[in-house]
Amino acid sequence: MKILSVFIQHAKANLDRPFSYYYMGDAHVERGCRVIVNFHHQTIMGFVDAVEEEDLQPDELEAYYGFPIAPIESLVDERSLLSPELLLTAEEIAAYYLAPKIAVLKAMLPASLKPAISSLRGPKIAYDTYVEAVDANEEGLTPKQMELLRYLTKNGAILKKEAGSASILQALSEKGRIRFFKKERNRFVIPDAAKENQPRRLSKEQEDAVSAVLNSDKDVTLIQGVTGSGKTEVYLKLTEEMLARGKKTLMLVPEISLTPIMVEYFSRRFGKAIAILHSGLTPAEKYDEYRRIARGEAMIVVGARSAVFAPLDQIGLIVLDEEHVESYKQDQAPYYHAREVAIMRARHFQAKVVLGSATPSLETKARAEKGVYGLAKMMHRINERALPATRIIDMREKRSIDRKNRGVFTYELERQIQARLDRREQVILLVNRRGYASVICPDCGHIYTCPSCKGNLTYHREDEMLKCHHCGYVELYPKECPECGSPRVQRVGLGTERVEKLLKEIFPMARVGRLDSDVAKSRLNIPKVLEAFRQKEYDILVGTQMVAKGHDFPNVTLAGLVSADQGLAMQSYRAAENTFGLIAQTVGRSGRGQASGEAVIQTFNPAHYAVVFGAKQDYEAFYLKEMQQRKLSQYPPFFFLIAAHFSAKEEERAMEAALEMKSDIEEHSDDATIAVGPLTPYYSFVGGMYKKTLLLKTKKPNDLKALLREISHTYSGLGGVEIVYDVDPLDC
DNA sequence: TAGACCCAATCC
DNA sequence: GATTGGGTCTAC
Repeated sequence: MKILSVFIQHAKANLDRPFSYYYMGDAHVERGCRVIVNFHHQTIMGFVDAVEEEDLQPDELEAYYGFPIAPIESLVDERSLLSPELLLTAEEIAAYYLAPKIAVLKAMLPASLKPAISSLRGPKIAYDTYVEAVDANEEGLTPKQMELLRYLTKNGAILKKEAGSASILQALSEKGRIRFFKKERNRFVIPDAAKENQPRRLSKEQEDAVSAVLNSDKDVTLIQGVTGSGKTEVYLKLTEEMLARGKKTLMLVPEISLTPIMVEYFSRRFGKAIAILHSGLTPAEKYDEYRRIARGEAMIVVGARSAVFAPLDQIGLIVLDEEHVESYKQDQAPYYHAREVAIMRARHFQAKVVLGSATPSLETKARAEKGVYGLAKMMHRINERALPATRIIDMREKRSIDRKNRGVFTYELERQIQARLDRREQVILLVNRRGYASVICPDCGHIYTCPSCKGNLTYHREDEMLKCHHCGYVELYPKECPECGSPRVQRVGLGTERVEKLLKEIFPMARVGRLDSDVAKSRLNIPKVLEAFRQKEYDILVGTQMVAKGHDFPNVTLAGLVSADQGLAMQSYRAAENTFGLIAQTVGRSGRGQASGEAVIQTFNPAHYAVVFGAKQDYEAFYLKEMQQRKLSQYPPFFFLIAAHFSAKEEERAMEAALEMKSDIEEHSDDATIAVGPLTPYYSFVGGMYKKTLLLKTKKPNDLKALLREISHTYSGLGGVEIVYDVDPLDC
């Protein structure tokens, strides 16, 4: 018999260990197969982690192992779902991110292959039935039958449904002249793109970047290239180089909306050997693409975050474009970051990782500066066009604000938009929709922050209080500004819809388009809106960061950021970094065509370094300043973060467990780790469970993880407290 | 004192 | 995640 070590489908910390089952049959089973098992009186899916041959009978098992062992109910897969390399990657992710192994596997696999009983109800492989000739002998055939047989003999296999009359097919089949066979059908087809005849000549800078990647002794290279410097061409050249070596390329983009354009670049250059993998595909399409890649039919895979798990072998290159974008981080367990997974996988293949960005994340930039990563800079725009002239508009100047529009637009921005409308040029307006209703003083720009942890305070309507989601601090809604004594307090929080509505009021003749995550709920809308804007069906496009990335609109001569403060007011250690990035992106959208561009940044904080350096596109200055801040406040890249999320039915239970962990850590980690909290998260009561978070800052992440692995079961066992870890969180 | 209800321990 | 079984509460 075979003894199988099986991980159970439930992704919970206390079930994150193998359970043993036996299998008496003759069929092949290996690590990586799914099996159906009875686990605690229920039929569920399991994932085989190990197989061992034992010369035992079922009735001997209990005596031998010390606990009873049940047989599996049935086998699901004949072969491992994952390559040894991906199985290893799963192990590494589970270890690095302190995540249940089954959670990692679920994140890696498409719906139909996930280790969950529901996967059996996922899309099935689709087949087409074909017909082909097997015997050209025409004896005893009617003329009609003869006609079809001759056609098939000459042309080879065709689709059965295109072969005409069913009775003729039936007759020919019965006489043994033709046969039917099934072939898998791909439900996803990449749109055709005209093939480029010859690759473009690279600029000196592009050449240098290519050779920096190829000739570096480092596995990872940061390509820090200003917008318009031609990074994509570098990715293409590197891919070409890898293809020449028989190696495959994994090309990651931060958002689904950016895949079509990237796919177009790649298919123009390399033709058909491309697959797409992202959550915008239907489950069936995704399943087909996944298997197509696994069969080795794709040399290049383009996709968003989850595409980092593409079942590619022979990987030579993994590219993360716009490396700094937060969507590369998964926002639920196993909370992985595609960059770290890419680096793990590249190591398995001795492949190169390229991180591309105009404004790299501080972590990446710091590693490049330290020489952990290679660094290639591309400082010139390909068309040598100067960066747009950028204006910071101070919204504290009351007379500059158009009060009719509730203070959303300044006269300056209105004037600039009007000028573009008059000249039939286009405008992009960015609204940072992810900001919450935070509170600032409209007279001096003071942002209300928490006195104990420096987090930004959030206005709560139900009890008219300002609260810190970080540490639970509360204060009364202020009557006057503590900085300048102004009696006015302003709640900041405007979404794209509101801006769109106001624009239509101010410029009744303008055609206004909107693109944000609501519009993008239907994925088809994204290319639709972008294409309509490109075709000048809109004069103004309002949107979130989504419109700020990667797209090239030659007719846009004005880019505006409606409020830079929303980003700054975000309660996150990355608030300044995100704001800087958003401003830099905004400025980069303007003036990409013939006419030169301008950019307008509206803000209550015109002197904030993120705003000043963002408007100047001075990344290096921002980097130095922000590094100082991070060092002072003990955040990455100087400290590693792990957020321990506690949840329990009673608030005190979660609190107690968090406090207990805090004291244990302070006791055991000889000052290498600082525990902040317990904090009350923004959503502090979800699904009947109270949430608390302990933020751990450490210099020795591996020691801390080892400690957490050792001690965390002691709290979760106690009183039904559940702990989930977010390693390297972005939002603390 | 049977049945309802709750909770947490356990799962191979 | 879901079942089980032991404990307690409750109504007759």
